[in-house]
Amino acid sequence: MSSRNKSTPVSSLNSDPGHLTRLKTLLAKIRHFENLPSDIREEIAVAATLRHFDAGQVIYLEGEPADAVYLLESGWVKAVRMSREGREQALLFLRDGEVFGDVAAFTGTAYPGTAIALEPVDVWVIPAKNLLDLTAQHSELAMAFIRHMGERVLYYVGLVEDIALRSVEARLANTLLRNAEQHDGILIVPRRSWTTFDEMAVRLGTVRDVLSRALHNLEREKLLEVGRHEIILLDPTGLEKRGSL
Amino acid sequence: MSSRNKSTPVSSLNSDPGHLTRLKTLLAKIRHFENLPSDIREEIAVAATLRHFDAGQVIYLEGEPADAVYLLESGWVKAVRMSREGREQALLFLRDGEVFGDVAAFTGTAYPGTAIALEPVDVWVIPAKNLLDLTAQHSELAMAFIRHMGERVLYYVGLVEDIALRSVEARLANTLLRNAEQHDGILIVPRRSWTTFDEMAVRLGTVRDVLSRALHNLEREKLLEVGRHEIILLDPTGLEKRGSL
DNA sequence: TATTAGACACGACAAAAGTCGTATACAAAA
DNA sequence: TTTTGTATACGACTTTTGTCGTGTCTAATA
Repeated sequence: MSSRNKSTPVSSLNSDPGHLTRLKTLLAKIRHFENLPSDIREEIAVAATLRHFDAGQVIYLEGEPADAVYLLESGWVKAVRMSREGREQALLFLRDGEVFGDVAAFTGTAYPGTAIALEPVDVWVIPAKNLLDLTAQHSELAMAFIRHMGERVLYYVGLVEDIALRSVEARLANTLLRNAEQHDGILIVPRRSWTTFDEMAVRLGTVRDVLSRALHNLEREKLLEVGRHEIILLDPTGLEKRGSL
Repeated sequence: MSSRNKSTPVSSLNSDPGHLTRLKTLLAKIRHFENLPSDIREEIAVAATLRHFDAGQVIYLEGEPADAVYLLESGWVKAVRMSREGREQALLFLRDGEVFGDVAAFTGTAYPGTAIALEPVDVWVIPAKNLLDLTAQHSELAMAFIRHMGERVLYYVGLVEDIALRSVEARLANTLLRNAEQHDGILIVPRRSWTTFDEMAVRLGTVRDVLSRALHNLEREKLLEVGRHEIILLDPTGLEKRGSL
């Protein structure tokens, strides 16, 4: 599935006025970067290039030198780590308005995981060199990245706790609750085309069979209902209880 | 064991000249902070207070608002996360020259884990407010923290991979190799007074019994030898093989 | 020297997670 | 409509991890 064909450079004409305003608009929607002064946003914008990736394409590979930082404009991306035996562990699921690739760029190392587009995706690519310079110059930008990376650390601490201390069932219950949306008063987790059991298993750090069992256990106990296009959370309170086991 | 008695404020006379040079010397030894200009180091130093903790004392608790950042001058500290059932997962083991508590201070949240002194410890305490101000003012300091937090993220990614994808035996082999020291041409992992099987188990995210089994398996296969005061790695190459299983 | 608390060994067992083979259902493509 | 590939179901089984009870050793202390 995951191929590494060349992505389509949609817009590399950095001076194009539409390009600039489009990226500045995106920056205004990104957590920690919303309040950057206009001139800094502009400097970022001129360094950035828009690229498109299709579903399944690799944006960057684990181990590659991190020479770019990515701003996700639309679509979902996952970052995964693979073991030698081929098992996958999801590190992050990213949606529009999220930044990735920054950590390795700032530490000057290789990307710690592989980034794969889960669906057609538009990303802005900023060369690491440019971003490092800008960050060293503008303390607002530096503080934004400090906060951003701080949140990443907190997220990973949570992930460690989840994997180390909780059962698959508990992790599943938590993940479902976190991704639920209100629809007509009931909680629903929408299933996108790429939300297969395999992907969900990777997300929880397990394999399909185990995930399937856990899901059907919860279904048997009337805590939820698995549909083809969504998972209906029948008993959020009950699920929350399971989440801490 | 872990009590929360008041720590001894050893030196709070910030203008004491010995105080200043002592902390500036420490800063010069801390990764990412070695090359800070003298005036910045001085500004940090005047805000800092030296404190002492005895073995087992809690430096801060998970969930407490993060209003200070710590620089570890001597001794070992661990940061752990506890589940409701009382199981512990180690997040970090920290030694002299390491910084901790910074992430939560910068994100303005609560500490994600509990910090406990494993032996008598001297730490410099910097109020979060002061450090935040200094970081916003001095881009060198900001970049230092960006790099520091970046390394933390990379560390946690590794920890996630370890816990999710590797067996206890593999994690054990890796941890031993990472903590080994050369003595007379042989690799030895020294056992400090607090390096009990229980602590080692927490470090690997498991329980004593399981750790004990793994250790004796490796011993039976002549890969290592468990002594009272050290673990001798007889076959580093063999251990490395185990480390990826 | 006698006592005691903590660290560790060991075997039996239980539970969770992972593996495998095979069967079925469905959707997209031919 | 038929074909084909992918997603999922399901039961049997293995391995790994976690739990429990009991017993031994040792170092510190009385």
